[in-house]
Amino acid sequence: MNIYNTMTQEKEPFKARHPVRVKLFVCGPTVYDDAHIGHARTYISFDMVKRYLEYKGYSVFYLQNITDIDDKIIVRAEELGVDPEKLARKFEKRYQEDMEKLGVSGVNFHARATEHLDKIITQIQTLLDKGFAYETQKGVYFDESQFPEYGKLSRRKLEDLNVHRIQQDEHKKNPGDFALWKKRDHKPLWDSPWGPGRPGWHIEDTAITEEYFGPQYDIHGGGLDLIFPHHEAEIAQMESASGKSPMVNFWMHTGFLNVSGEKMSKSLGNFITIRDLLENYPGEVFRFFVLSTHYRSPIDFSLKALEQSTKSLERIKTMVVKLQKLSLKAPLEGPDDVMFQDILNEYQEEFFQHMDNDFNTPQALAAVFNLIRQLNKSLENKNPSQKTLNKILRFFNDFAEIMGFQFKQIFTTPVTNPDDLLEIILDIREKLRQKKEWELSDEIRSRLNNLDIEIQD
RNA sequence: GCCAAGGUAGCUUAGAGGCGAAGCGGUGGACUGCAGAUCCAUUACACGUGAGUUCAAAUCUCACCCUUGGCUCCA
Repeated sequence: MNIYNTMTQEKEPFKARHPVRVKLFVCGPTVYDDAHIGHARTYISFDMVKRYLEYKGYSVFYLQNITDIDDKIIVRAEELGVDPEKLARKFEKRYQEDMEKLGVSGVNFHARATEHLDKIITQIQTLLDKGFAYETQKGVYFDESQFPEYGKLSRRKLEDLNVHRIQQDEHKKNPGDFALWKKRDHKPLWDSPWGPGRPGWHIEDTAITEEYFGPQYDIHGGGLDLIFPHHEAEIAQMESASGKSPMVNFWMHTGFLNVSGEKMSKSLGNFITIRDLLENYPGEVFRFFVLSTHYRSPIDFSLKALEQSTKSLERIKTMVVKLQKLSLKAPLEGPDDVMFQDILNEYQEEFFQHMDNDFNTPQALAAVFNLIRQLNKSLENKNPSQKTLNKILRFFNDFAEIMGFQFKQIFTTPVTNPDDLLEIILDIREKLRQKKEWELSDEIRSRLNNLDIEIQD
């Protein structure tokens, strides 16, 4: 299995640090507002990655942070006149609900920044002790000049960095030095050896990953926009603190989601939250939409594209229902089995080849559609046995499991309301009786009788 | 300016030296009491432009055009 590594800009054979265990960390949301469909794209993608790694036999520990202390939260809380912690908890809960509806279930543990202050402080202290950080009257800063490899992920040189967009802080040694600890005199704040304040943005992730994974682990993921400066800062912090390199073996980044060709932003008025989306479309459809583009490519959101996804997904489900129905009454063995087995083998193999190639879900989906077409063609005049049908269904189950679709329930979902059904039957029987179709109306009565439903005319 | 991702059929997406690919859509058939599902054909001269390398280029090289994003808030 190959995975594209942002660090090397190449697909590399995936090898976990442990024979069967994989440690996966993905940057989580800042919970100051509802998550948008760009977040959904990223988290669906990594959910698929986790599912596929597990299918390949790995035991994956998928860890995600929740940024529940941050300027945006503080500002929003002040605007609304509410407690920042309550605000963060509220949007964290809404985030979890959104993820559930999208079928994103792979995260094993969510770590809140505010619950890891001890670890954050310890890590900052280590950086100070080793000379990678310094204290000013405003806070504690990472000293970029002590980490010459800064920029290795984003391929930037320190001297190229255009820093005049941010306000200069004359207390910092270099303009690019970033805050590890920000001193504050009003809430929310936490005690630290450098006085009360709160952690900088980048430090929570490395504190959390060190806590659960140690200084080195397998995969770190996030959106493309986090490469610089966030992930660059994480590398600088962790590799300096531990003296071990690399912090992670594989850096994976998801492409952006655009809306009708433009970046999604509040000012453009094309900002779509997951909740807005789910009012009109099932999570599964959005999931299909996301997975029909490669995770690293930009994806363009539009209602038309969602309609297409709805129909494409329908085609797959139709096939699964067809196979399930056939398998109920198929013979145990048959002469056409070899042929169906060959079809299955061919496209199944193709499917996994594409998944092994840096999670190429669009190509893997194409293999599934090819399988469907071949099966439909063959089913016109050939009959597979139950055994073969079940093998095919098993593949579709694996497929659903990897992609996070819910095909299994197609047959087990109970009919909405039996009384409604009965009413339809009785209405039709009444019409038959009016037409004096006694034979059919009697058949309905007797068959309902067999089900212990008695009709009294 | 620097960094990055792109431009592939009507639309949405894969591919990355040699079989013109998947879905959706359009058109015409087959099947069908009607509808749906499905199948076949077609849409089809698919690869931004111009050169170059090669027996062979959508794919490699160079130049250029266009789109989007990032450059210390960002999934």
